[in-house]
Amino acid sequence: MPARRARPPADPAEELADRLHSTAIHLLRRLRREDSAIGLTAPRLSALSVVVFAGPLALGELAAAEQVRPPTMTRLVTALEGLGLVVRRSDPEDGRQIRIQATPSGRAVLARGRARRIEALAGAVRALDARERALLADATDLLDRVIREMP
Amino acid sequence: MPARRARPPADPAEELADRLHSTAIHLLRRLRREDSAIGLTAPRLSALSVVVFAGPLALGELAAAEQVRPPTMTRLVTALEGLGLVVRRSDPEDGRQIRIQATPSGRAVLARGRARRIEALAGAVRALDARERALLADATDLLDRVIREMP
DNA sequence: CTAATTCGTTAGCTTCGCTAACTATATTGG
DNA sequence: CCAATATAGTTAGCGAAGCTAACGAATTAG
Repeated sequence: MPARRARPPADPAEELADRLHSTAIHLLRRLRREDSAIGLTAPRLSALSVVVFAGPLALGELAAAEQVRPPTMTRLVTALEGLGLVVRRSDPEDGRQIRIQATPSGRAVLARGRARRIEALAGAVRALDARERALLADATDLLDRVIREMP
Repeated sequence: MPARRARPPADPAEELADRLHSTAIHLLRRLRREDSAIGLTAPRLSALSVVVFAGPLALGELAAAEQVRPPTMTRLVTALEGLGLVVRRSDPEDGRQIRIQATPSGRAVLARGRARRIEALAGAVRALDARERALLADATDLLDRVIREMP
């Protein structure tokens, strides 16, 4: 939602929460427009990134890391597998679990330009000065912590 | 995705962009879980907020403000209208346009506790100290500007 | 050895986002 | 003044993400 705000809410915490919410929505909507370039949606890209950097892991672990329910992650992994970016392997120690692992192609997609979707934002970020980038980095750290500690 | 990052990407701008992206995804996913409490999804709440604070406006204007295509906004407005939070009125000056206006109920929903969805985040934000809140506020301002100026 | 738990999947639902195509109203040009 | 064009909103139809509920397979407990 736009910055115009006739009369701000009484509670500054609610005001800030509202703006964080809006900004997150608008950022993702803007980035969604880049999707067609690489063919990876936001949730898929995010999940692939975890698999690439956090090594092989079970579907449940991946779902927990991404804060999503298992059926949702099943569908994401199936899609990534269909794109050849990830493989399912059975866990030799526990027949119920699967090990999800990135393929060379999956690593390449992430490495090569960090995916178009992010490129658009990275370009905009590059135009900022060092102080502004530091501000965003600190805020992201803080917000990540806040999110994880939410009840 | 989690904070663990085996080897950070070469470009700091890409690294930051990637983290902003992830954080936005995780914030919205976490807030989505509060939806059932009030029955307002993120896009609906965001649109309602604009209508309440930016007065009556045309569908196209609302779509532009929310950075969404007109058909998407048509569906959002129809949903909000069905919930009695908003009304469509015909524009007396231009028969093609409609004026979208919040109902007292719509204002009340937004006013009363700022909607549950936001409440969860507001509670977490309330636990921060003033310096941390200022950091988030500044970062949000900056990021909003960055998003709007993206090509 | 049965019973209970855990893991992943399937099925089915809602919502959001888009493009393409349509209707209705306004505007403009010959 | 009327035909042609442009603009505003809607409808139809698609793909994707999220959820819960229910289920099969494998493991652990009693």
